[in-house]
Amino acid sequence: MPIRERRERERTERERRIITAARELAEAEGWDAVTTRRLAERIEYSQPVLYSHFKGKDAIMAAVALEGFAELAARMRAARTVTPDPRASLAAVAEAYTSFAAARPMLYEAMFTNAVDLTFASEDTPAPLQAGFAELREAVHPFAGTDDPALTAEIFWAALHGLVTLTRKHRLRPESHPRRLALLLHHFTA
Amino acid sequence: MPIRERRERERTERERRIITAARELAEAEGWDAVTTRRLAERIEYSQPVLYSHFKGKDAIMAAVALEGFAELAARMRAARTVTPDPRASLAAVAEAYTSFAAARPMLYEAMFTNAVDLTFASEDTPAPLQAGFAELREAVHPFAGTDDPALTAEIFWAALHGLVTLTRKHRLRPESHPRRLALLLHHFTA
DNA sequence: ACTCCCTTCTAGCAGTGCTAGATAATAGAG
DNA sequence: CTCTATTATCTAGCACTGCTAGAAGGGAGT
Repeated sequence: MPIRERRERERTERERRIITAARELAEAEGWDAVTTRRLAERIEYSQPVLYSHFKGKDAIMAAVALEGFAELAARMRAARTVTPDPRASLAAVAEAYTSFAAARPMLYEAMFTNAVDLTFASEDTPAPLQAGFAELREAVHPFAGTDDPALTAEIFWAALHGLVTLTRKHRLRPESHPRRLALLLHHFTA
Repeated sequence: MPIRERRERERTERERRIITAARELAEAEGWDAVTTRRLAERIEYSQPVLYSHFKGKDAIMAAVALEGFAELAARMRAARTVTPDPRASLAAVAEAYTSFAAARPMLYEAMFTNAVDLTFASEDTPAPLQAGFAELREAVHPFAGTDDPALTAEIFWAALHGLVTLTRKHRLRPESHPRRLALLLHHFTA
């Protein structure tokens, strides 16, 4: 029965449209503008169909966030493997991370300030999140010395995340971001 | 005319009650539970009186946040001046910062993830914010070397803020927080 | 042709931040 | 003490939110 297959295909295709609609709307007007009614309007279905795909608005945001994690992981991987020099590699990863956050602030927001149920450091952590952290750990590893590489990666990640969020909320002057990044790298590669 | 004075006194007193009500409610049940109706009920006035004190809910949150910044600055100052040893002093400040955030998560949330209009690093930055950053700068200063002390303070602050927020959102295991903090201090005092 | 089932929709609930217009309380003038 | 002007406060409501129950629709299998 190919009918059932077509149905399922259309269904997953519609789910994709929901996610991308949410993402586009958020990037364009912020997450406050992403309402269930506007999403329904965009995909040209009524409101309740959203709830046949996702448990609620939070689940939609989580799906968008997961997409973001996959992209971030890919960017960091590309940055890390572009050069064999460990120092340049770490710098490239850090640059990739902060520029990703700056280019897609709403996506980053969905990934970190919302989406509480996406838990790290546990067994059922989604693959993209583990992949992203793995990139960071690999990049930091050459400079960990006798310290725990995972722990070092965590504090390096925290520093990047702090820079990103504080800059985003106008707590740090954006123009001195490159100098801050250079100084941070200096502290970790010394 | 002492009547006008009494009026104003009662008014500022009521404003205080609004702020503390918002803060208590947030700490107890989270910021989502802080609605204008519940606030009005707590202070035993009708909803619209809130708008004669504050421009909106965001302004109330900003007022709470400002209170939080004053408290955080005081705690950091106390921590920094408890010992003359620069290394122990910096460690104490970092410990004060993270434990403040852990003890009052909703207050910290109001201070950083909301309250967009409280801008740092500009002329009209409120005093408590400047005071808090000054404490951090003082504590970091002995270890800045030839680097810009302010910039070093900024990245140290970012690292602390990153640790706090990532831990809060279940991105980092809480139990290894002390080891992370120690490792971070090691990177900045080496 | 007729059920049956699954999909989708319309309509509505309880809640949100915020505000216009009515009302109550008070101050000053006669 | 009375009356008016002003201020403070409230009631009622708007437009919106996330979400859901029950009706209506349209193919599938007998």
